[in-house]
Amino acid sequence: MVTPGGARPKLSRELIVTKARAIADASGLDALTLRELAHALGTGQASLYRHIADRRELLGLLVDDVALEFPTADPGLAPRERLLKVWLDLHAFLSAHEWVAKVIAEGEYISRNAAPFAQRQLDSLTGAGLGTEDAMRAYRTLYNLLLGFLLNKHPMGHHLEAVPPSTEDEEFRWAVSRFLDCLLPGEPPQGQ
Amino acid sequence: MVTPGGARPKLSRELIVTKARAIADASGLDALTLRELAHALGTGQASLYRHIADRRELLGLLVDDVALEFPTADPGLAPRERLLKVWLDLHAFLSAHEWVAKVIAEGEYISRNAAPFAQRQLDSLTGAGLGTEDAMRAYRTLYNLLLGFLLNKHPMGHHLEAVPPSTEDEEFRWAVSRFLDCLLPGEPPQGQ
DNA sequence: ACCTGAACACCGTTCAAGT
DNA sequence: ACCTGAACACCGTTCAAGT
Repeated sequence: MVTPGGARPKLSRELIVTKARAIADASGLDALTLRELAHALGTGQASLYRHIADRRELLGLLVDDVALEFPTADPGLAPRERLLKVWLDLHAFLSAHEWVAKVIAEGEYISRNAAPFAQRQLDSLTGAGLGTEDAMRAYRTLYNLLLGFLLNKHPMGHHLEAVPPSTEDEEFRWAVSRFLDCLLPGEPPQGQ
Repeated sequence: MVTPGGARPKLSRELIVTKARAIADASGLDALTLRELAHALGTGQASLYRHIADRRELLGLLVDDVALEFPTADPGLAPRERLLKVWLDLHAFLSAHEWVAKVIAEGEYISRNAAPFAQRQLDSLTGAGLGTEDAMRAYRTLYNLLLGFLLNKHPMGHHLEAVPPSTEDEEFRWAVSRFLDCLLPGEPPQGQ
């Protein structure tokens, strides 16, 4: 419950992260300045530094917060469909928060909260018949493929495109499908 | 020939781009400020604006300049090997200029000079048996895959890696190889 | 002891004054 | 007419002064 006119809730890391996410989602990464953030929280810029080390750390906290909402796979699906769905879900989710990919690209963050997601995908991949090393490589490939699609809004040479306009979403689905087709042993695609 | 003590060569777009690339290559994108650039050119900041519209345009010019050096394929190779080699070459080239991927990721640039490269890759892909639409999708996939590998230095969940340390180079080779294997019709990999 | 307004050292960009 | 030092409006970060 927000106290309307009286005392503000005490400033905290959580409060900062929540407000910062709201600003980034609404207005983009560039609009997320420490001045704007402090103002939106009704405090001074210097006060933020009692809870975060610097902007870099704040961005890391934001990514970590978003990572909590990464999709989980439907265990009822077959391996290939389960993998496909989860990566399409993640693509859709991160497309709705485009600042996340930018933060990952510009910094060197290690998101603790993304580890369970990674582990689940590795399990899916080994469960589909891959060795541990191939599973790791496949995971990194899928992740880097996703990052590339999220960041590259104007693929170079785009002005060559005479082809029917397919959405980024369709293109990502095509790419992941093709990759899974060749990656997973046995189990041919059999039209769908 | 640089005139040592006397008159400087007249400022030009070319001179600005050359010096800017040198700074970015040597010290990274953050070090490429208009102040530093002007200083390195022995002129004032305001003078730069007589040749470029703003920093954004400068970065676009830089990418365009780099694109002139994108690799060309060896026509003597078979389609699959030709494609593999050219994308590994491009990966190696852009790894040596890491600021390029960052510029592409943060801006929305359309590099005119990258168009011939794109066209050659499309030709290789159709030459390998793909339809025009699939060739376009394959090109975008390869390009986005490359961008993801260049930008993502710490793939999320990296602290899971118990697997033998493979270099980014090897991982990219693995990813492209696998993708080409499933993409190109006929012509099985047949061990190598 | 805890908080924070005001300052500091940057940045990209503009403008008015110099030649 | 062309060039550019100095200023402007920002930014992240720090510090000294307030409670």
